[in-house]
Amino acid sequence: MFHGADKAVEALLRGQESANLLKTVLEHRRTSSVSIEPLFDTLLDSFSFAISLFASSNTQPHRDSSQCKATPGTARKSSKNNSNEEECLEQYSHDSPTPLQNDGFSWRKYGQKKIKASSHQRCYYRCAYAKDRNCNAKKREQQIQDSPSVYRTTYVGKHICDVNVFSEPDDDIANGSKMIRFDKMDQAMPDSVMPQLAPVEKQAAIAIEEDSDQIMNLEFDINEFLVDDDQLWAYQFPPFSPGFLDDLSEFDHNPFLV
DNA sequence: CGGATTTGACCGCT
DNA sequence: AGCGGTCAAATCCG
Repeated sequence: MFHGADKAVEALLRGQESANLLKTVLEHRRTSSVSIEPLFDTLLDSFSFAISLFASSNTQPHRDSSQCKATPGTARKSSKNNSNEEECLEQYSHDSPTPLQNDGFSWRKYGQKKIKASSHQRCYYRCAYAKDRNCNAKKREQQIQDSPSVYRTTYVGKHICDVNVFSEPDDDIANGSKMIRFDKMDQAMPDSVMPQLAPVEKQAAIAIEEDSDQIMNLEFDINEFLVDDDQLWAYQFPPFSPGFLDDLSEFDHNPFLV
């Protein structure tokens, strides 16, 4: 298994969970006001994230053949030609029907350009911690096809900030606990996929329904904001949008109360 | 007001 | 010369 395989599996499970929910929602569509879009989003994001993890493993299915040549287009790279290591930047691409919103990293856009071969613009992103942590990971995102839309995300370089981003010694963490920086997470994860940030009152309302394990998994205490690095990713694919479970109560058979 | 995004200019490569 | 990638000033936004 490659690094992150467990996360990929869990993302796929999350996608499966969303698919099942989607089925339930569609079956009750006449009587339900539940929005299916968040479920689609979660489903797509889960699969996209899992695929991206697989793609970044050693057996990268979409890995560009150009991965070990000098990276094209690195204009001001005179200082980058010093090592073969940097010429052999990790590079792989991933196609998805929607822009990959939650790939587990925080990105900062630094450019956008019209590409001759395409009618769509290409967006350039670098790791949000590029300066702070000397991370050289970048990605390019471009719509390569219309109807159905296909977005190609090309990752270049490796994150050196992914695992240690919250546990660097210079972080304001001196007591052994690890803190999620929600200011950064918010920008990487839209509200639509961050139901765990719903008000505590709402979470309590969810938990009060039942004491089943699944429900309890949706409940969180403020202390759960202090998580291990490996737990952090789990916050990227929350099951549902805020209020979704409330709406589900319309169903005679709530899939979460089995 | 500080951080993020936009966008035109610039640069190196082919 | 044309292209793609990056820079950086301007602008936006919370």
